[in-house]
Amino acid sequence: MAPETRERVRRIASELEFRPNVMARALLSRRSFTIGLLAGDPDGSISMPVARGVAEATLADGVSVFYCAASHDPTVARKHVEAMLDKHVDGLLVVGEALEAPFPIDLSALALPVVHVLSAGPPDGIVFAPDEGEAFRRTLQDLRTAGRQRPVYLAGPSESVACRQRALAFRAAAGWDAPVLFGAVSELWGRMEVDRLWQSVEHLPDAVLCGATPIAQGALAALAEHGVRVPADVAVATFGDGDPPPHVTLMDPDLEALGAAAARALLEMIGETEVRPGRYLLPCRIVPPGAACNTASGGAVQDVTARSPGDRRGAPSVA
Amino acid sequence: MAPETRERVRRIASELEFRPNVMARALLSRRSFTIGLLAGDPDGSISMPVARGVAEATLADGVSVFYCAASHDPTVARKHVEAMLDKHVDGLLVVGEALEAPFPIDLSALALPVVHVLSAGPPDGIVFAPDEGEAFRRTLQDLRTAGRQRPVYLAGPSESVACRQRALAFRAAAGWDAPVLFGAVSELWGRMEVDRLWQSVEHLPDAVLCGATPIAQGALAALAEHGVRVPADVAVATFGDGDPPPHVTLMDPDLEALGAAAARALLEMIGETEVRPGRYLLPCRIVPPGAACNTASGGAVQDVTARSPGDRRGAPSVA
DNA sequence: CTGAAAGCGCTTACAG
DNA sequence: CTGAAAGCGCTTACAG
Repeated sequence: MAPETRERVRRIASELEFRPNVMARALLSRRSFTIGLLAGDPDGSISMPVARGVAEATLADGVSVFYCAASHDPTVARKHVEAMLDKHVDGLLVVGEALEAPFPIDLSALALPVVHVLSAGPPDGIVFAPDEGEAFRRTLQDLRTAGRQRPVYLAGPSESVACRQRALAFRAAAGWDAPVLFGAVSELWGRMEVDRLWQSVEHLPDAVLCGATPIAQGALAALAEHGVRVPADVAVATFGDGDPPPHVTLMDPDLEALGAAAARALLEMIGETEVRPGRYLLPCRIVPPGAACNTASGGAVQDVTARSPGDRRGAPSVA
Repeated sequence: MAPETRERVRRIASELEFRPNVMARALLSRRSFTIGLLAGDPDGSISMPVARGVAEATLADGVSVFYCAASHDPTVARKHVEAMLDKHVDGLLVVGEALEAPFPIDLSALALPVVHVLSAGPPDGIVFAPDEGEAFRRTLQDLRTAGRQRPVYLAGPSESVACRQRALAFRAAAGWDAPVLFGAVSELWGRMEVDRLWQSVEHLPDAVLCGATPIAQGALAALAEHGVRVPADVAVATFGDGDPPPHVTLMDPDLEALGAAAARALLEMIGETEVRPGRYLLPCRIVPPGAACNTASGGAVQDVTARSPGDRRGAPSVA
């Protein structure tokens, strides 16, 4: 075909806003160019950022995602899975709340590619999760370099598997006798607990690590009330996404990057590429206080690209 | 066909887990049995519950939803709209943050059914939103019946269109001189503000209304510190979903029911049924303190069924 | 290299 | 009432 003819066809096609019919193509290729995201977190605080990363990674390939909020309800989850199978999704992304928490329904019998995110998954499953242990180790190392020797960890509710896991990760990094306090995810609890610490303890902590941002906000308020300067006298660090409070180190599980990496693994599986089963633990972003963080997770997403399961060089640690 | 043959076919079909191929059907019917949900709230705190209601309403019809998080970014939103058009969605649900806030991109030129939720939409658009004014009127009426005459409203951040709108709705219901305080959505702000009120004001309020649950939690803490009993001395009410704090009246915009109603309207439009343009304001759920609220929004969804735009009897108020 | 035919899995309208 | 044919919009393999 003559190049100018080709160009003319292209031009007229775009003038008419011609869109090749995906259903027709799907019928032939036996692919729907669609994946399902089954969210097991009731509020979407995890699956929402994950879904953003997933969309970012799949949009260019023309793959769209069905987001299904299943919460903890197995019946709802099953209905959604049925609907997705009816729609012939090419693969499934299962998003939970904690690496150790199994998903409410068993998905191992499904005859399609499945990738788990922050969810236990079957023994031979493919699981993506943030490496919280590494985040604590790195943060505590930085703190030690800055002369901080006595960290305390405000974990949040002990009822939450995710919080307990995170507390374990802290202990593994800080030592098994490191103080961990359980309570709630709330500003008031963080404030109350730090207030109590500064009233009663003789050896005051020189670093306060928190399981979630509201706790850190409360801690900051209490420290201010006690005339403690942050970070000059006491360092504060917290797990969380979004903007950290001022003067606080953020350990960001970088859920968007996690979602993007998991989606890429799923696309590879859909494309018949073998993906080795295992737990892919991706590094968290550590944002020191005052660091310009308006680049969002852009940089980190790049990092993960270089570490996608398909690329064995510099792959993330597989537990 | 003999009934027993019919039965045998059915049985074998289900034994083989036969699923009629949606793409083939879509190719013929020129429908994809898919709708798009374009979410303009950055954190999903609105679009997430809305999406649950949407899924609930569409699942039975075999319609699935593409959830697209566009945040406030017009570029991302446009990309998602492109992807949805490529996927030939049958209709679009646009979810914003406030009735008066226009969506970042113009969608009025789209040649497919569009329904707006908590988003301004074009003049001849179809818009669904919770009736916050009515919720305030009803709550304040209940409070007056209980002898409360001096409400104060802790609005949250004045930068948020949604918070300003809500504050206007409060003033419209409580009187234009009713006290409104702006600050943040946080426990600490609620606590601080109530603390300040109880230290300085001579005519103390006898009812504290809040724009969001964390504010109410802070208010409760401050009232407790001042030895004020709730609700015996002072009534507390707040906007929010999920479980309200104890002794607090909840004004729940019932976003699931809103999503379900909007989805039904969209399905009607897709099914060629005329839906009258306008603003459909759905009543909020008012949950008095101590009311068993583990029925979630089940009841309210029923209510809305009876008020869907297709059913003109008892239709919601159209502004 | 170009162009017509066959077929993906359904549904719908039309003969028998 | 039953059964075969045509066609939805593409792609892919195959003649010309």
